[in-house]
Amino acid sequence: MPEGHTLRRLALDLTAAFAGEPVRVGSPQGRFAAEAADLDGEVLVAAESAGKHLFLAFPGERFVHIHLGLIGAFDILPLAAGEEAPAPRGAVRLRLVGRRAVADLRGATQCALIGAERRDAVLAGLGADPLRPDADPDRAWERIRTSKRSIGELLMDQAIVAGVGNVYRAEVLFRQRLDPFRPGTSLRKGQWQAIWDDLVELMADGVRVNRIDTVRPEHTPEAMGREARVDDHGGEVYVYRRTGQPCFVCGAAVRTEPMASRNLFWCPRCQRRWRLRAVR
DNA sequence: GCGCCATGTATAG
DNA sequence: TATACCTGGCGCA
Repeated sequence: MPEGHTLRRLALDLTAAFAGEPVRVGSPQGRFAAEAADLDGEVLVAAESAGKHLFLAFPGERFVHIHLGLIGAFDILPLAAGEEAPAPRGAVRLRLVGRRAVADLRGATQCALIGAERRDAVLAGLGADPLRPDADPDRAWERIRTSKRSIGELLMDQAIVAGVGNVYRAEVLFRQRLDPFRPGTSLRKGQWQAIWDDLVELMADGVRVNRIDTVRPEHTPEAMGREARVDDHGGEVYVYRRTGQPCFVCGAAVRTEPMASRNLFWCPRCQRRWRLRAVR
């Protein structure tokens, strides 16, 4: 269940494990069998990520375009020298086997063999990616400052900001003390810049530790003498999935409400309603 | 063992 | 707005 940091981590790990040498490409499940047969035995040039998209580059401007969706996973298993790859478990749509590792793709919403044109079209449709040094946050700002949609929705729009998902959305708005319901038109440039700078830092950190950690040093379990968070996500967060629990900063109960068909989480006190503050 | 939900998106209606 | 995708972790029996 990936946000942009997961895909960048995956691209780095896949490149390290397979790039530069021929790979066996297969589709044990069968749904990618014809394409896999075309690529089987070819050299994997590199794996790259953009937003939540992943591209496996093969010679001749051919790319495997992968999107994990909500439940997809691409697992990399190291192989000892001469070790056989294990039998596939479950519905493996795509399997890569190299000398040093085997990687299995399951549950992805997208797995297709495409050309450079299609790849460029996907890239062109993506907004500013905080993980890319060449990202253009000013272009995202133009979209945001002229939109009546809420900042909580805008951050999830991949055509505006690429790679941010439900966890980073909730956490960055908490860290910036911004009401998720504020329309884009109500934000000031400096507030957007602060969101962007924070995302750049948080997501780069997410790639390093392969986890979403957003809690500042002064609010860690050790610093506050509180229980560490224990769940399948692992990372320490302020509001994500903490409905009803006390905010680490002010003690108010964390709230949740659907926004853009996803559960939004926020602290009603730290992220005070912008309308109330704007009263003349 | 079963049902539910979830870091997401595309497509049908 | 609803549903397909079809995995994995959790709570509960």
